[in-house]
Amino acid sequence: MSEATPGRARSGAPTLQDVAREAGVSLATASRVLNGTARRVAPAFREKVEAAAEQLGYTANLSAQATARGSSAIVALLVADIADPYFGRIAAGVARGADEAGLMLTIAITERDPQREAKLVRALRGQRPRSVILAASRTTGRANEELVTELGAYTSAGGSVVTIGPGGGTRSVGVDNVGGGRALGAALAELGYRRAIVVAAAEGVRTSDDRIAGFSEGFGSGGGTIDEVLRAGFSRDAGHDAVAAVAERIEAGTVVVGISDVVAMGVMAALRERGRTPGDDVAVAGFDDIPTSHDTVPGLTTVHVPLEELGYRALRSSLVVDAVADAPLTVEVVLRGSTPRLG
Amino acid sequence: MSEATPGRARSGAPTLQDVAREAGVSLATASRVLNGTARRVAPAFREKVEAAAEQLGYTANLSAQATARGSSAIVALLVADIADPYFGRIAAGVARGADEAGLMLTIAITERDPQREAKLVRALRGQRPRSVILAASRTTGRANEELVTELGAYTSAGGSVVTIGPGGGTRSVGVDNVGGGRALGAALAELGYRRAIVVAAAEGVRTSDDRIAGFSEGFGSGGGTIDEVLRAGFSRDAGHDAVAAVAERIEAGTVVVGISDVVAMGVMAALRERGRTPGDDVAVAGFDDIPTSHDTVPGLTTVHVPLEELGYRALRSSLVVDAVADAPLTVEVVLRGSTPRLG
DNA sequence: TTGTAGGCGTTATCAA
DNA sequence: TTGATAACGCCTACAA
Repeated sequence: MSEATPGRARSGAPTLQDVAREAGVSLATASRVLNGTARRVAPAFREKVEAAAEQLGYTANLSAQATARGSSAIVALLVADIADPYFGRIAAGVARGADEAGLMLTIAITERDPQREAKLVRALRGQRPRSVILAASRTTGRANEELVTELGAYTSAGGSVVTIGPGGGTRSVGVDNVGGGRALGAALAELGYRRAIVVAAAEGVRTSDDRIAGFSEGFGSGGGTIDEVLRAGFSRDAGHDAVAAVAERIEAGTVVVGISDVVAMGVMAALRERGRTPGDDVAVAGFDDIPTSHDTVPGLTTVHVPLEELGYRALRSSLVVDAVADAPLTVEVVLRGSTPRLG
Repeated sequence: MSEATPGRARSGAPTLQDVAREAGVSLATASRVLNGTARRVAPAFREKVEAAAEQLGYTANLSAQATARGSSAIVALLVADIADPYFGRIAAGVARGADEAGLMLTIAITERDPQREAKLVRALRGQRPRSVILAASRTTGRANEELVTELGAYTSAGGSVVTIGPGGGTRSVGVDNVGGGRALGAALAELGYRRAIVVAAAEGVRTSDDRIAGFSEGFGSGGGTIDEVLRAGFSRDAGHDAVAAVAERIEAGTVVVGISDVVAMGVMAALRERGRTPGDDVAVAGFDDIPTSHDTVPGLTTVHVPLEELGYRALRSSLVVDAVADAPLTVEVVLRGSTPRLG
């Protein structure tokens, strides 16, 4: 009556012990055939162990494995908003890379809150992930010292950090935002545009700043000038609200440039609500080339950014020891109906 | 010379031992103040421990914690494609719920491959997550027995599974696809439409089947008939390609219903390429109400599905023991420009 | 080739 | 209230 429960009514998943017992071998042998690197197990034993594992539905306890090995098979990804197609596609690339490398992916959402960002990195650290990938747009300046501290603690404990976009101090993979902005500016100037309104994120957000800087340069040397830089954010609603206020006084022949396609979508919606017709009496351009930009009517002129590839590269880069600084991914302008040739 | 390395040049993150030593207390005490539930530690000791932890940048090793406690603070999410806004929004809801509950979220991508699905559940099991949430559209029938086996092994080991959508055997949260389809059908019939072409997924995919069944019922009792059901899939390209082949012979006054908004976007693109104008000489409707449907021109008539809420509820439901079967979330028809009143 | 045993970082039981 | 100490599930010298 006081015997241990036989079989595995014991609750919880079967352990390596269970498998070993079932197969009639030692723990070590079972470990070797199931999870070990050593090939040195007699076929007969090997088979018995495999059969037992199969029959019990055994799966190695990764937590136990991690504590024993001293390293986990996890990578962590931090994104601002997983519902945003921008981050969704990056995440897809990261996930693909993780899968290829046989790693689990844990994900955390910052909701664009720098406070949360630091907190989440700390929480993530608890998993002792092989690497963490930061895809939440960080600010320069500011008191993101907490973040830096957490990151420092993590890296000095052997962790590897890769930032997507301009990485303040960490390894990073990024796209050539300045170059993309410049190319977009040049292309629009070439189409005949001379005046632009930019709907951007707050000053200090590198991605935004770089795109503006590039655009300003390219547009300027083509003879155009930026009338105004509206400070909004990266969301559809931010773009919408920023433009709603000024829609009426936008002159024909002006191009409104969203800092991202998502923003540009909001811009177009706001313009339409005010009776303007994008691609007709006002031009609109974006940045990123999310799928929607292709399907919308008129098509949105934008700068194609290989987001999935970006995520994939970040993951790969995070797994290698020597920081071979990849060249930033090149981007290219995609002209569509939202910016018809002028005149 | 043979002493243990002093301080913490030891590599790796600081351990609870390090903290305890630094604070001059026992391991047990340090554990109690940092991770334990027990309030019973003298303030003086408590402070010393907290200071030491802070100074060392200590974070509990979740793996070790999990093996010791016998349970992890992880939930796993399985989605078909994280770049798809449909799954992205669900994931956002799940992530929010996980965050609220203080759980880490690990995510895996099935790429719509049933084979992978089973394999991934098995891999996920290794984490011994508190619960796993399935958002990859499962097929009925078919040899998804492997999946069922894995799921069985997981649940019988104490795990909890929640399926989003029709859950074959598992607990599930879902939307009323039949009701939504019915309402959409009725609304279109009321607008004067009498003929419809449905672009759906393969037969056997419950979400698709339910939506079609509901639509057929609602549209039929309004006097309409379904001319044809095209078998495509859930992607934009599937919708595009399916319709591209038949675009020319679609008569005016016909409404093309995509099984999801993403599909409907592809449908509209294909129609345009063939010289048709959605919302003018052909009507289009979708299902889900993703943000794009609102911003596109003409707006896409669709059935609003609260995806984020769905993910959130799935997470919550997965954490509670007694299966209080929530009523399926109600959905509602949103009429937009893509289906103008006929005649 | 196989098994024994000690260790990984925590938790939790039980004395003190 | 505090501190040894035995688990937890697994890996890996080391010995057999």
